[in-house]
Amino acid sequence: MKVSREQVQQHRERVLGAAARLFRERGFDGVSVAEVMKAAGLTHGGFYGHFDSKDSLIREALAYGKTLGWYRGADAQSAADYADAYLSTRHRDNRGSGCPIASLGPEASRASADVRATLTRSIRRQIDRFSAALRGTTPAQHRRAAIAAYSIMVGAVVLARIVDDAKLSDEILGAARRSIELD
Amino acid sequence: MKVSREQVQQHRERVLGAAARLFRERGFDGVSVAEVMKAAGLTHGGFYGHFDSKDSLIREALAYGKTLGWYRGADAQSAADYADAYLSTRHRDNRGSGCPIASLGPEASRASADVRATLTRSIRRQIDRFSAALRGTTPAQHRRAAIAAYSIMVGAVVLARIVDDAKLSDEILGAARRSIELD
DNA sequence: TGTACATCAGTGAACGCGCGTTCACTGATGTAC
DNA sequence: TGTACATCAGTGAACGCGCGTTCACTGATGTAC
Repeated sequence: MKVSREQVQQHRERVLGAAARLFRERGFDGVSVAEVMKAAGLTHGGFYGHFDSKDSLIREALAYGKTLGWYRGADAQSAADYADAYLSTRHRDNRGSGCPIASLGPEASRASADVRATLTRSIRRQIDRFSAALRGTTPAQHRRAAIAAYSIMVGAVVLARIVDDAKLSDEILGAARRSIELD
Repeated sequence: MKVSREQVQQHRERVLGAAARLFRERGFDGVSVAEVMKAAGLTHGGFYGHFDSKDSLIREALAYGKTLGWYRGADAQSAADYADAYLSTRHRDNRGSGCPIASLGPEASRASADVRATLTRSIRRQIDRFSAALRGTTPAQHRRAAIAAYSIMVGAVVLARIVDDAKLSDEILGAARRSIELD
């Protein structure tokens, strides 16, 4: 049946929120359109009233995801607080609300040009933010340290999530936290 | 038709080699059993004579992959040479023969316990090797630096592959190379 | 403000397709004599 | 060493299944009067 305009907008956002969470938890291929719709409390048939295709949902969900979970408000945090949150066990154990690069990076690099462009913009912004917060005597050094810090963060979370030994996984996060030259 | 015993062994290795390459290029879900068999010069029906299931192929291909490409002989290289090769544009541009953690990490962390165990063993070995080669006054510092170096390597390659701007991608690899405290 | 009706968001059955997997068959291999 | 036959690796058609996507239908919304 038809539904009010506010309902339509609310349904669309529920679909995006469910997609953002599920894709990060299980990967793009691990989640069906029907599952996303069910998680949003709707039936699968209505999907194409909101989106052109699954690929289009992927693109929008990646952009929308940044407004969710611990990720939200990250721009307001200091770089050091952000890095600590990123390298926390909480982030490692909650893919659904975490960094899409750490949970979907390699899949995203094989995805459409649009998806890559969205993520490239977000990577560039991250590097710029870190540049401003890091030690180093020249701007070039700041930038190099920012890239290194961001690489450590992404790599450590990827490794910590693969490892099946909790002690080693915690050790990886801890070592990465102490290795980032900021504070 | 039947085939000689040596042929059987050779076919099995061709299937593993094709799987190791294709999975890293396109992800586990991006490659069908039929495509792997075709790449090995066989037809899909024969697959189950060699392997129990696709999941079993994934497990064996990950272990087999380490004997392929620039990756082969990496144990013999110095840690510094290994890091340079890892952070090269050649590695970034050739997923098929590269590090499975960088091309399949997040997918692998969602995979079966067997797959995670295989990769955990290889991560542990990598950390130990780097520990022996890095600066630091105490063994604990060695180990911390090794984990940081490995995290930078994985993170930088993941980021460099997502980014759709060649200049930024090269910059990420270069900054990571210069940030690893070895040589 | 109340009524009549056009609109259209959501429903659920149905579509074609490619997937992982199975199986009857083929014919070269390798063994028994 | 040569012949007869059992074995079994590989072939390709077929299977059920879940996927992304389409569509006729429903009934509440929102507009025209």
